[in-house]
Amino acid sequence: MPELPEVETVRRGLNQLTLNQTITGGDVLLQRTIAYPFSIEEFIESIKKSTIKSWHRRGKYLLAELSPPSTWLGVHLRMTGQLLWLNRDEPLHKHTRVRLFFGEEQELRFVDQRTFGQMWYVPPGVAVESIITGLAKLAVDPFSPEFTVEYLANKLKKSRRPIKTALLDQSIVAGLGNIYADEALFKSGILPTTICADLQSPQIEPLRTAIIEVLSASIAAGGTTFSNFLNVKGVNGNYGGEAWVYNRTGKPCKVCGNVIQRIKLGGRSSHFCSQCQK
DNA sequence: GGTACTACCTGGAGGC
DNA sequence: TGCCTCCAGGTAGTAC
Repeated sequence: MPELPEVETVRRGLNQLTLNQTITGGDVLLQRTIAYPFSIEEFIESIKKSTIKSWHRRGKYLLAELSPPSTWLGVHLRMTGQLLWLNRDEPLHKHTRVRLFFGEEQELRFVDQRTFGQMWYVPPGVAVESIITGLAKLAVDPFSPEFTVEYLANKLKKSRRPIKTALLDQSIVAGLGNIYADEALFKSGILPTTICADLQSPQIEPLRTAIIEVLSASIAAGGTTFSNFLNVKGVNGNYGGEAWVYNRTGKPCKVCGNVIQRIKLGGRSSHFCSQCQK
């Protein structure tokens, strides 16, 4: 599942491969992948002749800054989306949803098994947040200076939700998903069921540090291999072997040997060690 | 406003 | 072997 490290890995790859490349055409194989504009013909016509100036990331959203100025291409990979930089003669995968052509030889291909991924074209003179509405609700990025202990404490102090549920809320921490929320809670020794308002002040700083550390480690390794994540060159990440608790139900804790447990919180699986996390 | 729940969707795993 | 059911999960929408 692409979370912040995977999206960041994709962004870096795209910045290496696609800058100053001009979109010469495209093909939309699944209409609902295009969230805006509502007509796929308008999407293709709008984006044609655009040049990619740079790729940015906000939470799990990828934003391509285009030329003509003030136009943007937004991409969210959701659960199974992949952006692949390929030769145009590469055989089409059955889950190919959108193709953006760059001349006669190259294309940026959006492959998405579960079809949750989306793309937006933001026309000139329109606020990006008004088209990609999810951006308006995004919290600060974990790597930004604003992600302080005080910020996190303020966000959590009044909530009666379990901390795991809160960490998945993109209006509290942008970019965190199920995998890294479990890992960060393990590293900070906090049970996922702990009610946010019941967290003690000394627990907030280790939690903030753990969030940054697990995300940084995964980015450094090129993203996780827990799922079918591939970078833009189609290469799998390297982080999978280092998971402390995620997807290790029934296996011994790497620290104390206690059995890793799995429960459901907010409809999502949570993995934890009841010995190491209190 | 805060929280919980559901739908969206496909393919793999497991049970029979 | 084939069919069926369950599960995975990010986000938006809805209900309370």
